[in-house]
Amino acid sequence: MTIGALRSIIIENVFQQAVGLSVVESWLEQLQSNGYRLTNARRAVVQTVARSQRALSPMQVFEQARSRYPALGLVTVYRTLEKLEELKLIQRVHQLSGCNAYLALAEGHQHLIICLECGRAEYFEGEQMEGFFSQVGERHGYRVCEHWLQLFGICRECRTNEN
Amino acid sequence: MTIGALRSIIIENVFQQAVGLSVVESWLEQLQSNGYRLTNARRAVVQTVARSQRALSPMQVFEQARSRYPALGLVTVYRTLEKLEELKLIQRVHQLSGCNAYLALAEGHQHLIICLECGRAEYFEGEQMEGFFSQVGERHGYRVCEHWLQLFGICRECRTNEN
DNA sequence: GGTGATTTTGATAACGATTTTCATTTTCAA
DNA sequence: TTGAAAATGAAAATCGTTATCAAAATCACC
Repeated sequence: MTIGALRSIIIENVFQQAVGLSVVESWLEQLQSNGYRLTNARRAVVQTVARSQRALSPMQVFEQARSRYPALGLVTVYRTLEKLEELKLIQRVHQLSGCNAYLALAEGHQHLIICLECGRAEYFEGEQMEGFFSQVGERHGYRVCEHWLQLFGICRECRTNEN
Repeated sequence: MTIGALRSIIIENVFQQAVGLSVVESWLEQLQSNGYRLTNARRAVVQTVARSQRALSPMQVFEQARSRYPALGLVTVYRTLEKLEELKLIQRVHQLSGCNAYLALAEGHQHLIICLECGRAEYFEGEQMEGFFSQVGERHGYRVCEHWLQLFGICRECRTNEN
C-alpha cells in the first residue's frame, strides 16, 4: 500500500467519524437529496466507484457492480455515472489508453497521478501553480479558466509485482 | 493575432530560411523518406493540419482538406493522421469537449494552452517542472514517466468577437 | 515517357462504445 | 396500501472509427 493510499483511507475514516457517514452513504444521500431515488442498481454502482482507488471504465464498473447486484444492466451504469458526474462526486479521467474512466472527485481542485498499469489514481496538491498558469495565459493572450495536470507512472505495487 | 501565434510564425519562417522547406514540404518529405508515397489526398491533409493553428478533429480536417482536393475520403484522413502521428509530426489533443483533435507537434516536450471556443492551441515551456513531478511521484510511490499539463481558456480573438 | 509491381484510395460494410426507446418494474409520498 | 412518477433492462439506433476490397495512383525501373 502506498503512503498516498494509506493517507486517503485515514482521511476517509476521519471524515466518517466526524460526519457519521461513509463515502458510499454520503453519495447515496446526495443522490436522494437531489431528487433521485435510491435503487439497488445505484447502490451497487456507488459502492463500486466510491470505494475504488482506481479510475474505472463503465464496463469495469458494470462487471464489479454486477457481483453485488446481478440484475444490473450496463445502461444503468452509464446513467448512474452521468448523475454522479453531474453532482460532482466523480470525474472523467483522461488517460493515454483512453478517456472513459471515472474516479471519485476530491475536495477542491487537485491534480492527478495515475498508474499506467493498473489505473490506480491519487490526487496531489500543486503549490501556487495558479499564478504561473494565469501568467502563461497572459503571455499568450488567453484568459485561463481551467487546467489539467496529470502525471503518469508505475505505482509501487505494480513495480513489485513485475520484478 | 496573439504574441504566441506571431512567434510561431516567425519561428517557422526562420526554420524555412534555414532549411529551405516550409512545414508542409518538410512533412511531405518525411512521409516520403519513411517509405510512404506522396498523393494528392495526403498533400491536402498535410496542408490543412500543418498550417492550422488549431487542434482539428478528423471531420474538421476532412471538411477543410476537401476544399483543396474534393475527391478526398474521410477514411484517408484517418489513415493519414495515423501516419503523421506515428512520425511524431502531430499529436492527439485531449479536451473537455473531446479527445479526437490533432495538432502539429512542437520540438521537444512542451505544454499546451488551448482556447475553449475555437480550439486555437499554443505551446509553452514549463520551467524545471520535471523535478517537482518526480518529487510528487516519489511522495506517492510512483515512478513518473509521462506528464500532461494543459491550460484551457479563451483566446484574445474569441474574447474580442464576443464583446 | 512507358511499364508494372506495389501502395493508396474511396465506397461500403463492420465494429464497439454509448445513447435512445419503450414496456415493465420499483420507489416512495400520501 | 396505493398510485403517480421515476428507474430499469433489453433491444434498437446512433456515432465515430476501423477493416475489407476492387479500382486507381505512385514511382522505381526500363
